[in-house]
Amino acid sequence: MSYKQKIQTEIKKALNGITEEIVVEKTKLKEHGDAATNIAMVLAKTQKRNPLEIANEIKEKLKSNTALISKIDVAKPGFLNFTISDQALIESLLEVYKSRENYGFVQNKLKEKILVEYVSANPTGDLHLGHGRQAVIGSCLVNLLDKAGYNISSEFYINDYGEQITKLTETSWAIYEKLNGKQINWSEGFYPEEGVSPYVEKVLEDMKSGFMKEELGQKVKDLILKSQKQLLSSCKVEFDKWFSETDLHKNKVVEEILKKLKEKDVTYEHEGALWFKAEEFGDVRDRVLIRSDGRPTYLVADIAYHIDKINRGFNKLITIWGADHHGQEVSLKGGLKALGYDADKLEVIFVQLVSLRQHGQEVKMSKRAGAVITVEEVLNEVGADAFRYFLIETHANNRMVFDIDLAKKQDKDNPVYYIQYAHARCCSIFRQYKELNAEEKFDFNNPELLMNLFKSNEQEYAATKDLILKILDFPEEVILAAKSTSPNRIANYLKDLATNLHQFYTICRVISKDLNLTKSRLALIEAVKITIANGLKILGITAPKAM
RNA sequence: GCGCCCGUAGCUCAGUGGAUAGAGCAACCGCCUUCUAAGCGGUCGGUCGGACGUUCAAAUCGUCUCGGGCGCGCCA
Repeated sequence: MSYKQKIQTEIKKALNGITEEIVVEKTKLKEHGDAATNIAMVLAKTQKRNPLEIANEIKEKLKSNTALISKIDVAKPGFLNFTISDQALIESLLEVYKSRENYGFVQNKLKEKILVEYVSANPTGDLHLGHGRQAVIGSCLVNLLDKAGYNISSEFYINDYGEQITKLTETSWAIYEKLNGKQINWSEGFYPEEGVSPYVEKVLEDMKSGFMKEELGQKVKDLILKSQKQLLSSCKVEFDKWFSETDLHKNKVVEEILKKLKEKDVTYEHEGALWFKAEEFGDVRDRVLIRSDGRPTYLVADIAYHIDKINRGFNKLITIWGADHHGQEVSLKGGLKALGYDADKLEVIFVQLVSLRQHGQEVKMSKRAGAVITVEEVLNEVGADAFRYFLIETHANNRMVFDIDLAKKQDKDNPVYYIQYAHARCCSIFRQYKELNAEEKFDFNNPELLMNLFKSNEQEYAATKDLILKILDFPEEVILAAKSTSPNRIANYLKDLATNLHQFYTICRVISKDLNLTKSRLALIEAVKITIANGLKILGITAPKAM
């Protein structure tokens, strides 16, 4: 139990029988103590009393609990400000050593089974930076939800059926013919030549003569898919399952869904096509399910795929799409609703677009102009750690600018190193200590020893306490980030923690002649190290022992 | 026209209805004979796009408005 929860419990006890939620939060200013609650102001309304009066009553009831709270103040409109006792801080800190590599993570698995689907790029070319952002956000979210106790699975939906594959096949064949010296009039319906060409050339190396057009297309698709998989894997984006759209058609799942939609009477025929009455389910217009030439649209397959997910036992579906797909959400949810499924089980996260800045200039990404910045280019330039950090730092809802020059820098300007350096610093202190005290080993899990942390001057005391409080924020931060599906919060938390560590390091010398103080500070450093490492684990960024 | 997202320091971005809105970068000034200066401290920088409302309390919630991005295909 965190110190905040302990205070909460105590207040609840003091005010027995109240139904209002008691919020205890960290304070921003030192003058306000370590934690505060607004409960007196909340109660003032229902009880029609002066909040200061209520606050003072609560203060009287709690002030004897010195083991937890060393000081209580009542402030202005009706805040109760608490200063946490040193003893309580140490007790909380012990949790870090008990849990170690699981510190901050929820131990008891929740029942909820969540499936996160992300990237799901077409196997028709290179992944661009937008995919990269979705990939990083998705994989961090998967890690985060997993650590927050959910049963989590991840999937990449392969659009390997229908139009795109036909287009890819035609494009590949055209490239093949061009290589054989034939004159090609490049069709509007083709994919950009420079994106597909390298794959075609590679495939042709192993092809025996006399192959069919479709065979070439399949091979090119397989190669593109394989390279996407390798590329994603190289920046630690892994999936539990690669789900093929073709299987959905082969296994008659799409057919089945169509049949059910017809049975529910939410379809009609118009101009030779089969339409879904999407407008009845909140869409701006009705949508085509089967084109007049008999080919199904992506929408049917999408509905079928999401229903298949629910039928596989997931209680919650998270689907990550690029922001340019937001118009599809209502149609898809409409399809689920039409078939009697709870559309609220599906949460679509839209990742806004990424632009790139290079040499101080914004590079506009445009597929048409062929100015596509690929994941591979950027990844090769900046490395996996910086790639992930830069793409996770900004909330998905926000458009972002990827500053490639900054990400490339191997120096202090690059924020990813700031966090990693904090971890390396911790490791370095231990190396130093071991050199001086080869045989000396001790148990961190020792409250008496840890109390030495507070035997210091005022400035040191403040830095020590700030650092401890920041470490103790981590478990709550994980839960809040998970609940709001905001893995970027973890990046921001780690930046703050690193700051606290660097400040502490500057003010408090760890290794000194005072052995007890040294040991207690080493224990604190150990706790920082554990917390940073655990946070970086969620982000899929390495925690270097030395830099 | 309708819908979704965004608008916070010169730039990039944080900020679960709380108290005096933060960080990094850029600019300027300091700090290494002791654990990594990839660090720390300081200065400069803001009508949180605007208006009205709800509230003891609003960057945060609501309505309206201005600005930007995206979407509204028998494309995906």
